Amino acid sequence: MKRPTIADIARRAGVSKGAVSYALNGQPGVSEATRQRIVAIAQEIGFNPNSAARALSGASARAVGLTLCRPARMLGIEPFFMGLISGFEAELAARSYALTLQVVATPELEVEVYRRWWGERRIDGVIVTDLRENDVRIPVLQQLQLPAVVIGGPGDTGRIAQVWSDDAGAVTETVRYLVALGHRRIARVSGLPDLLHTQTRTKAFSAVCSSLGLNEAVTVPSDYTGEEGGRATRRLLIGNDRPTAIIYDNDVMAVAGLAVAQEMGLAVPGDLSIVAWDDSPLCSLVHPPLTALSRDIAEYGAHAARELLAAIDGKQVGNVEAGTAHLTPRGSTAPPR
Amino acid sequence: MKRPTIADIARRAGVSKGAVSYALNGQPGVSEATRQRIVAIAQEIGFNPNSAARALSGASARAVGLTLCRPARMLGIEPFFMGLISGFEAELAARSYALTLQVVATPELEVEVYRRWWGERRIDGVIVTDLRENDVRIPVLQQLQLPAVVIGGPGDTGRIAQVWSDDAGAVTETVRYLVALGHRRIARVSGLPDLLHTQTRTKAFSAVCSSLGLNEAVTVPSDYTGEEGGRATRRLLIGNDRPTAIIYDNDVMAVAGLAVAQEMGLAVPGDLSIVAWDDSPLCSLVHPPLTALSRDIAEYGAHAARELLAAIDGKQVGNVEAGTAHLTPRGSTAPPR
DNA sequence: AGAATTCACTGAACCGGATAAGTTGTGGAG
DNA sequence: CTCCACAACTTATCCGGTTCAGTGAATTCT
Repeated sequence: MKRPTIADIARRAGVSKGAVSYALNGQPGVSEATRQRIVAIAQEIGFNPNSAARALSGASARAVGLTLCRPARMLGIEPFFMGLISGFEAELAARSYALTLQVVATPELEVEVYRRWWGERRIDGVIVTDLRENDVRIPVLQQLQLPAVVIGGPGDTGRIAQVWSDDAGAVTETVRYLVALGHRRIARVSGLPDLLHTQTRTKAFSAVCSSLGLNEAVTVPSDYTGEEGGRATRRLLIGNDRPTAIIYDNDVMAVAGLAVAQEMGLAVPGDLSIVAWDDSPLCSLVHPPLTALSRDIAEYGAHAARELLAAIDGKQVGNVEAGTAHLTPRGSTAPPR
Repeated sequence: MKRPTIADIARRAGVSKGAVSYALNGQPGVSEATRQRIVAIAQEIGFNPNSAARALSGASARAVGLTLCRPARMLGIEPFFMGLISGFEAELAARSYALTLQVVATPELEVEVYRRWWGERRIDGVIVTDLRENDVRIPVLQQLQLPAVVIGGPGDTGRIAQVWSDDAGAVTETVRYLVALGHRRIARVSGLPDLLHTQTRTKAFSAVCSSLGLNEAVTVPSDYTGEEGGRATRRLLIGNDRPTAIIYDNDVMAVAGLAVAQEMGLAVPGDLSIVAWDDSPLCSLVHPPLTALSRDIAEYGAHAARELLAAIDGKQVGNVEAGTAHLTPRGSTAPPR
């Protein structure tokens, strides 16, 4: 089946290719009557502009890129990324931008993908997740002048737009809540320690704990997987001075931690309170349901997409806080016995 | 920053654009010495062919499309799709194809996306998931002659390639296993009843149950979410003749079912055995760990991607069975008390 | 009324590759 | 020694849009 082109429309309307292009793009240069006739013909024959031709002459590919840099087995379990993608899509589809996805193994490979996409003119901008300290991707994006928006800061990204949630505030709120319940030994099982938002949380956790006079506040680094989260929990719980409350950096680790506690004969929340970061349906399914730091991840993603589209349009964008988590108390937190 | 083009390479190498094109694409028409010189220059200046220009002259966009048609809140929790995507990526990246993703609300919108993509020449083929009975997408894909591979059959897809797993066999194996343990009242909480693979499982479930003389085998339709799965479980367990074993069509519903059973004071597996379809880390995290139908979802996706790439290359492809689930017994199944 | 401006459109160049058709130069067969 | 075949290129055209520089006619201004 042959795809209709503007030449076909031009022939049927009895005008030139140029006139069709002006008409379909809302440019001046054609009368309203002609425009409507052309648009009607385009509708009728089901015309869609060839994106390659468009990208070749104009500048825009009408597509944005997203690279995900986590091993496959970690991606699968984390509801976070799917939520983020849903949010992107809502915004991108509305402006008929496509989303191009690539799963890679290392940040260095991510850089290579950016370079290739840029060279191929395949995308108009990228969404950068999992910002790290001295992230290798930032200078490359600046050098290529590739529009971008960074999720997972705040960090030092120069002129590149950022969307971030106030993780420090959320940690502080959570610790205060646990202390108010009477907890004095609070631990935290963190996500990948390279990630900037992990470091932000860790610093905020240390700060609030020492300001409240809790000396035994430890953060155990982990990697978001259930296995590691369980192991970290076991390590925390075998000591004599075991914590009475643990904050986990995601829900999967929190669920694993709950399982470990129960396996060790500890009552939740009687012997151990548990708080999960990010509130997927998972948290409500287990017994007891987990107190969680909820945030609207899809809206977070949508926000990032909006910022990226603005950056692509050449608007100056800055540093936006969006989707800050708030505490949703459920059955997994209580005063310690 | 200006993107290098073959014209730049041609100038530096002192040859014509055509020669560069032949050299970089491994076509005959240039000497080996010249080819190496050209390739070296391309390397040096970091050349990537403009995908738009390539798509415009040749036929290939070097991209495939995937539409996901589930509400955002269902996408997030299901590890299945992320696993599938990881599998695609592994195969696509190796042949430097991009994956374009679109989340839509209904199959009708999916069709529109296909039409648009085709018209825009944005993609070379699509991966179709969640095959339905009399699926509206199939005739459109045939009409557009858009290379495609269908996941979730087997069904009637004409000349379009299919990759499917032997769900009927897996159901049969599971029921036989439960009967061997001594169960006589087995129920099933299914996924979306419109989907063809759900119907396949339901038919196979009825067939094996009646062949084994189990008359009370019911399937309760659900929608893959924890909430619905929990509700369906509650409905099954409040009767007098409550089942002693339930098979769930995904792991999220199985975990929710487990929670409901425990909330109702039933011991798992003593009073109720539970089997989950698809074995994400989730299944091992809960207490007791869930007996599951494991399959390598990423490999399933990789297989589909390979078939699609073959179809794009014009090879005749058919009907392939891949990634059949096998039973992984864990702590959630035992003889009934 | 005549000049200036605006409008509605046409024609052609251009984006960056792929590729068919034409042009050399070289070596071997007759 | 001539002719032919073939390798090794060059030239030109095409893909399907966008956009700029015209062009003729209608309208406005003085």
